[in-house]
Amino acid sequence: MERYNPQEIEKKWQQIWEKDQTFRAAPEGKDLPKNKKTPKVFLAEMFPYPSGAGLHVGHVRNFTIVDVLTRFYTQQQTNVLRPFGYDTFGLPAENYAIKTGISPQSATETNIHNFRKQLKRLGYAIDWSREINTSNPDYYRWTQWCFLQLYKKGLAYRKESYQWWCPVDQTVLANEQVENGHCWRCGTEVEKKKMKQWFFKITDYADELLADIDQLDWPDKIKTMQRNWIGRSEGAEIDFEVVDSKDFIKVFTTRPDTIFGATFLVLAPEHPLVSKLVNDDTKQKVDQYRTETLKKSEIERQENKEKTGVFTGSYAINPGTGEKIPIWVSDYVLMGYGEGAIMAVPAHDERDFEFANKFDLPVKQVIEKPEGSTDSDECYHGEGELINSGHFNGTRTEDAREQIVAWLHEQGIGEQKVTYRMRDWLISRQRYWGCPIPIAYDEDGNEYPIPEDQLPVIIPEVEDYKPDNTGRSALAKATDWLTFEMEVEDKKTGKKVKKTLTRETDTLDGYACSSWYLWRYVSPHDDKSAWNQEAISYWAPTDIYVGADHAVAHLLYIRFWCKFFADQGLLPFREPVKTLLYNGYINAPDGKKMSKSKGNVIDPLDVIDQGYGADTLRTYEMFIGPYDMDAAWDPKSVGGVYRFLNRCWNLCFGEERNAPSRKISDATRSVTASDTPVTTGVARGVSEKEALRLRHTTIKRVTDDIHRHNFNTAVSAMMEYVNELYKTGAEKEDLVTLAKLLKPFAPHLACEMLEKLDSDDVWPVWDEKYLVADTVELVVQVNGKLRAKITVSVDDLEDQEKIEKLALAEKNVQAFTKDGIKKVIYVKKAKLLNLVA
RNA sequence: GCCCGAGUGGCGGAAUUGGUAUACGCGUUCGACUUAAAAUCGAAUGGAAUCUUCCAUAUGGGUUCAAGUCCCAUCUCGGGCACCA
Repeated sequence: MERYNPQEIEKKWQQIWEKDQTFRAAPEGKDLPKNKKTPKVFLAEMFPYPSGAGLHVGHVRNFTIVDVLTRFYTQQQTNVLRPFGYDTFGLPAENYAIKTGISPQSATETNIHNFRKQLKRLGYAIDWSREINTSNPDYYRWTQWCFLQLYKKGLAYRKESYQWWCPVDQTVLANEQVENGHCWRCGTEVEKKKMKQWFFKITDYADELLADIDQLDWPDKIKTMQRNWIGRSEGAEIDFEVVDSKDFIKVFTTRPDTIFGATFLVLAPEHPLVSKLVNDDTKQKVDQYRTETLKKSEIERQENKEKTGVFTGSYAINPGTGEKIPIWVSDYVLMGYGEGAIMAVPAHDERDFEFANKFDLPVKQVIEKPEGSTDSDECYHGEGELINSGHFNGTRTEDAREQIVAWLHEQGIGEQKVTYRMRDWLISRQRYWGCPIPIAYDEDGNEYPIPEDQLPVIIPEVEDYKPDNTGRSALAKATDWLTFEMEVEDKKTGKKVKKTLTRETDTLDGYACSSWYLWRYVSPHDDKSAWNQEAISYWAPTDIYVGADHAVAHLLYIRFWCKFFADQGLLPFREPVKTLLYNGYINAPDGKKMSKSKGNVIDPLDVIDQGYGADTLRTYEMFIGPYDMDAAWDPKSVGGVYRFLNRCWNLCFGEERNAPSRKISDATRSVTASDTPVTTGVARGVSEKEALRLRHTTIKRVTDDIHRHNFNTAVSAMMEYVNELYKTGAEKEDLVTLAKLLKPFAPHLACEMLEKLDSDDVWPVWDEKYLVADTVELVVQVNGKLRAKITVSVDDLEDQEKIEKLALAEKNVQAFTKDGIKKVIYVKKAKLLNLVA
């Protein structure tokens, strides 16, 4: 008998798939073979950054989930689109270029080549005719086009502001890319730097992005994170008049009901009015405070939570009480949120209370603390009845919120307001290896978008990839590229004139490139549009999207672009991803994160080359545990999965004279020793009905498990099937069924089996009538405790009286029901009888 | 601090709506084959007691005929947010 040799059969089938282009999707459902049904499924993994290190086991888990589903739906005769691409812009390639002088273009090409080779060795059912690469000019041409659409609608704009700056990577970062005050890439502590930067106005869609979360079939974890990130607060905007001035200070508060308790105002250090509020006595101190705060890193601000601040010397009028209250400056108020100014109500807000304590400012209770509240006496932040609040005394705080805003509104100094924690998306990057922003400037700094027919703005080759010392990327060194002549409309005269312009040297955040790639997949070679309308309405939105990262950033941006392009009439849907699967990480055997420095990295290609093969690797990673949980690599368990596949092989390829087939004679058949393959132990024979039941139960279990994404238990079910077949012997139909069920997980082995069995791969369907056994084991409990198991025929399940009689005939049941039976509970569905004694 | 998850054998983990806890795999032990080992095949494997019972799903309560599953409290671990007014 031939032995299971993964090396040989995997190579064989990979060559066949390559030659036949097996996994090409039928374009827009056209040219579909007649036997193919019409439904489509569009699946994708989050495309990888092709690093020089090649695939790691985490990729394999992610891609195999998509592959199992791809093959499963394909076998179910669905028209499936499963493309692949590479997210190739980014710092690693650029840093590598700075170090070695090898261009990012060429390093990327090498890495993609390597990735593609490795992906093919894993036997993935990828439609290779749709491979995309974000740094290919044919692709980024359309990224630039997307930018221009946003620009035309005023959703891409430039503004000067303080931004997170990573001093090591020499670039600004989006809020989403700063983790605990550190750069998400290199871990360096970030700084604030004032710069003129490009933004996308994602905040225009804040409301819809929040509201539509409810309808997403996404993990709750991600949905909650997105809700928190958007951070909607309802409240009011209130104007406070500055004493002896015509200025008003706008504040945002979620608690307008506490306005009578506002005993001072606090402005953020960056607030534009601060310089007008100071006087000769306070100016120096305030200026000093402002400079110090700006220098302070975010880490320092977090570590030192003790309140700091200075008095401006000015006062405002509390519109509730009419009293004069002091205006302070403190860094606990953030310029980027609300109005950058607050009314401080120390009696009912812990932060304000702390500040008031430190600087000896008045504290005024305006809510009566209800009895039994565990809050401190001095600072109660719950609901209650208003006191010291003029004619609002006695009103419940919940009601007062609206009433007080209405009252302020009548006076023209207050209104309802919704504020979001989310800020606009900062997209400028001072880097070379990114998508150039298609904008140029004249000598006065006026912006000119590059016309769409002149795209792409190609990334020029340079000698030296280091950013220059002015904070500009290496693009600034490509002088031939940097300045050019273009016919533009003169801003004053409106006439067409030729002008010498300077290109923008910032490139787009890589997340911009990945915000639309799912739509490029539907028509990757279209040179007339970013995506073809007919193709997009057939394939998109993406039905199942699988990844393990980017809970807010990428998954929020892609939703934003989807809504924007839907508004432009370019997409016929408003959410890009129907179902999101968020898979867990694979850790080293010691449970720690795999990392090169710890030397605990498992290389998937090593696992294949050790002799296990791709099928074992794939099946193991599906068997390792629930797909959405982190898991630790266990080399011993890999061996267990290999043994399982070996047993599948042996069932099918056992020598002819020893083939594991049962004699089909009558209801109960036995297999004689000479019929039994050496490798499969002693077959003990089984009735035809039991054999059918086993087969159909397994089909149901595996099918349901894949639908529920319980890949680990799907593999278990197949293992049980094989174990059973080893005992009972297998008919050809069992082997065909096994091979079909196995194909999504171990496609090479399954194809080899199907070829030998001369079968197609159409996904099997179970028949309910075969799921029922002749006899079932019925559980007899007394007071909920298992006391006996009786075997009864299925027909008898209908006859409760008979069942009770049978149960009471059991010695053990009698022993526990000596004092009589008070109540009988019979659950037919659970095959359970509970006697209450 | 606030908001989510999760705690089941020696280990990874099963248990679809409350209904036989511990499927499947690893490990361990025994047996078969073998001169021997590996591989393979078969059997056993929660703990105690010993022939049929008791105790076990982080801990303590509760609801129920029946709880890993539902409710309350506590502990531990993981994740997210973190001066967002």
